Amino acid sequence: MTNIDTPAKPLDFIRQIIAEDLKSGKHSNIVTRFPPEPNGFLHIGHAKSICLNFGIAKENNGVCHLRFDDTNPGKESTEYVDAIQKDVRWLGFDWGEHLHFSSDYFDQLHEFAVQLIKMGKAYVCHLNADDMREYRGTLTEPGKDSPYRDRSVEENLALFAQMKNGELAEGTCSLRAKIDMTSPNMIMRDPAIYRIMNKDHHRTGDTWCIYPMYDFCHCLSDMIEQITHSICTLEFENNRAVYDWVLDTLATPCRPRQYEFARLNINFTVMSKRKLLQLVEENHVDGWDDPRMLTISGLRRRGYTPASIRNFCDTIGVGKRDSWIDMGVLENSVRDDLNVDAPRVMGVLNPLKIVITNYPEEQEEELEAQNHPQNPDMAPARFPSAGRSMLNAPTIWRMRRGSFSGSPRVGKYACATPT
RNA sequence: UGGGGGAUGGUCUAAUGGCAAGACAGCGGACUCUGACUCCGCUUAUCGGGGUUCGAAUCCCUGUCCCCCAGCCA
Repeated sequence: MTNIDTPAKPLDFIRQIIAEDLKSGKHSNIVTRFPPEPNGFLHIGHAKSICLNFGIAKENNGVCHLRFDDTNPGKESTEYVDAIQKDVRWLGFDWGEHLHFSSDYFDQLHEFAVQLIKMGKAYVCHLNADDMREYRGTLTEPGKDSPYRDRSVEENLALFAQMKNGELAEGTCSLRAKIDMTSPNMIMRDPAIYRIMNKDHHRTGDTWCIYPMYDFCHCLSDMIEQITHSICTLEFENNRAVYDWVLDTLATPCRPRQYEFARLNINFTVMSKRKLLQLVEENHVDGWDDPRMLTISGLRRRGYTPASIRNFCDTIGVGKRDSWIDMGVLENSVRDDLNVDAPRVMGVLNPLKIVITNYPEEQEEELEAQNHPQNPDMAPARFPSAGRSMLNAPTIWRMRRGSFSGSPRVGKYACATPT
């Protein structure tokens, strides 16, 4: 039931698009996905994406898939797969039956690649990495067609089969989409869609020695899973052209759309997986869950609650402009959440022994104080008091300097009886 | 420089041609046996220049600045 006095929170631009798609009948059910590559632990930036994707699904009675984008066996491992699942669950989200892996689709992806070759829309290119870069041109100069661009369908089919069968060495060639080497969008200059990698995959073992590239794999995985709204970060805006090209060229029955939002940045901290990995590998930190890092596991170890992280993601919003959030906003979200029901504890950080001379020498009593100003139901705090006690040193110092406002009150000082 | 995006207080986000709003930070005050919390009050913004309009953050033109793309990474 909606309270008429409290207008609903305005929808961000992605939720607006989804609301319109629902209203127009373009979609009747919403399917999103969170697609991490299992090459590291999740961090607070991923939490933003998780809250967005799972949140949207939940709000619209849809589903959100957890899909591991595992197309680069050189960097991925099951350790990360497990850690990521644990963190998403801990954050409070559930993918139900929809735990997927891009590697589940390797057969279908291979079929689509063959189909592209048969359509004359993909070719095996023997340019090495350096030459390919040379041929690609620059931001201001168009690229040149690869000398292998016009190979026959039969030749391409045979060559691609050789790639698949492990008859060609890593790096000797790649399968490329035949798009447009003069496109002003660099990504459209015949992007590689399959490369040879003689590496065991954490799930498929040594079944494959060719692996699909992101631009080819992601859109088709979305299509296979019937994703309606494929939400990613801004740096993939240029890639959307390839995303659309692949699905349009293959004329797939399902047509997901990609939307991009600004990734989360937090001042004075590192967020990139590459840098976090470096901190871990070079032992600058205690591991992925070092509380000094903004990984989900680090935040958990530091005492953050799932609700505080969800509230934080809700607070910062979703937009398209590059933004840098103050660390204080994150910290505020835990304090806010913890303040509600966290029991209070008294401690003396810099104890200074004192003797209260007009207090009976042997007397000792237990004082009681309200534990929570806004929650009187919470059990009261009890602490001992005696003639010989501990005072918090900075308190004394401040008292001497007279920086306390008003006159000192008995209860103002943190006291503790030495044992 | 070609292309793709973006510009609202110190920071983030609203306002979708009709009173520039909220959160965080900051400042002042109240309350306090947590310098916390809570409460009250305050400061601070539409990138610049033109135009359309009764009316522009919003629409048009123009300029400036910022981000992304030249991996067989994602």
